[in-house]
Amino acid sequence: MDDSTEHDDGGVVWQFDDQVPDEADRDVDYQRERFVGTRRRILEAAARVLRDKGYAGARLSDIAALVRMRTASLYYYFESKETLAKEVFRVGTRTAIVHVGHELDRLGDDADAEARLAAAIRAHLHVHLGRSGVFGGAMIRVLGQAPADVRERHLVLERDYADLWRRLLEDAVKAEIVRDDVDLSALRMLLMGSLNWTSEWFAPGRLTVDQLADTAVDLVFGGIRALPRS
Amino acid sequence: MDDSTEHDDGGVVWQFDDQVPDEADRDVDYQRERFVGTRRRILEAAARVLRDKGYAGARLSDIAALVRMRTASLYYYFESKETLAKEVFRVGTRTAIVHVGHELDRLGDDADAEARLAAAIRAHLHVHLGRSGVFGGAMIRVLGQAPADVRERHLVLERDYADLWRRLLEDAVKAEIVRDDVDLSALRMLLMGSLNWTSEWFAPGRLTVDQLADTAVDLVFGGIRALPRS
DNA sequence: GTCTATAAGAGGATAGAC
DNA sequence: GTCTATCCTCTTATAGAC
Repeated sequence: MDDSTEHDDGGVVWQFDDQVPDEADRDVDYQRERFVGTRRRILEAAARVLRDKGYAGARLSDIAALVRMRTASLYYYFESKETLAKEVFRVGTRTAIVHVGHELDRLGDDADAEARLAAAIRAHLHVHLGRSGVFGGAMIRVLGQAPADVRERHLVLERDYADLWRRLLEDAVKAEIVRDDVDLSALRMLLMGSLNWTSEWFAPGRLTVDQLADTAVDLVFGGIRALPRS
Repeated sequence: MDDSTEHDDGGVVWQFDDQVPDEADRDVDYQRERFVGTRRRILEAAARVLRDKGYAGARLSDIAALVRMRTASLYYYFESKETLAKEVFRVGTRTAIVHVGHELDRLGDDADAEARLAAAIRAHLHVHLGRSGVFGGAMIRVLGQAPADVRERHLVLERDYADLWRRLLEDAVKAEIVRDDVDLSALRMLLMGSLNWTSEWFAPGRLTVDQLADTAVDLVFGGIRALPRS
C-alpha cells in the first residue's frame, strides 16, 4: 500500500494523497491514522466552503469551524490557504480520473466503445454527485477564480482527464459508434458541460443519481428529438 | 423610450437598466448620457472582475482600475459592492430573457416547435459568447457564491428564464418534436449545462459562435450516435 | 495537536476638498 | 464627477503556551 488511501463513498473512492510531514515522528500507526483522518476532514470542509463561498470568500475560520477547530490549528496540517485549495482541486480531479479509469477497467477491453463511453458518463456523474461530490463542485466552480499559480499548476492534471475523454470519443468515432461529422472538441466540451453542471442543480429526490445517469446517457447518445412513430 | 437603453453587441442587446439618481439635477440630456455611459463601463468592468476573481475576490479597486478611476469614485454610481454585483447579475439574466424572447418573436408564432427551440439555443449561446458575454459568465460562475441576500433576490428573475425554457420544451413535447419518455426538468438542466458551460472553454478561433451554435443544435436534437449506414 | 494572542496587511466604505 | 485621506473591520499567518 502506497501513501494514497481510500475513502469509500458509494463506489467512488476519493483519491486523497495523505502526506505525513517528514520531520514528524510518526512510527506509530495510530498517530498516522489520526493525522490522516483529521487532514481529510479539513479537506472536505475546505471543499464545501470553497464551493459555497468561492476562493477569496472561503475563510479559514469557516473551514476550521466545520471541523471544530481554531483557525490557527489548520496550519498544523497545511502551510497556507493556497496549499489547502490546491489539494482540494487535486483530490477532485484525481478522483475523477481514477474512478472513471477504474470503471473502464472493470468493463474490460473487449467492451464496445458505446458501453465504455456510457460507463464513463455514469462514473463521472457519480463522482460529482456522490456523497463527497463537494470536491468536484468546488473544483468546477472555483478553479477559474483561484490565483494564477494554483490554476496553472492544476492544468496538467486537467489535461490528463481531458485526454481520457478525448481518447474515449476518438475510439467511439473509429468504431463508428459516434458520428464523425462534428468537431470532436466541441462535442466533448458540450458533453462535459452537461455533466459538470449537474452539481449546480441536481439533488437526489425525484430522481436518483442512477436514474439521472441513465437519462443523461440516453439523451447524449440519442438526442432529445422524438423518434418517428414506428 | 423608457429608462432602459441599448448597447449593441452583434445582435445581442444588453439590457442595462439605467437609473439616474432622483435627487440629481439632470435636465440636460448630455449629462444624463455621460452618467449612463460611465455607469455601463463600470458594470462591464465589474462583470469581468467578478467572473475572473469571484465575488469576494473582486476588488472594487480592480474594477475602478479598469475604468481608470479611483475606488471611491465608484460610490457616485453605486451605493455598495452588493448593489453593483446585483446589477451585474440582473443585466446578465435580463439580457438573456429579452434576447431569446426577441429571437422567438422574430420567428413568429407559426414557426414549429423545433425551429423555436433551435432559435432559443442559438440566442442563448450568442448572449453568453458575444462580445459582452462577461455578464453571462459572471452570473453563472459567481451567483452561487454571492451573499445569500444577493442570491435570493435574483432567484425571481432566474425563475422567469427557466420558465421560458420549460414552456419551449413542453410545447415541443406536445408537438411531438421532443421525446416524452424522459424527465423534462432533467433534460432542460442537462441542456442548460451544456450551453452555460461554453463560457468556460469556448473562444472563437477554430469555430465561430455561429458554427458552435449549429453544432450544439445538431447534437442536442440528434445526439452523438452515428447514424446507421443508409 | 490544539489553543490564545497578536502581528501585518488588505479592502470596503465615508468625509470632504477641488 | 473625481480625487486624497482616513477609518474600520476582517483575514491570513506567526509565536509561543499548554
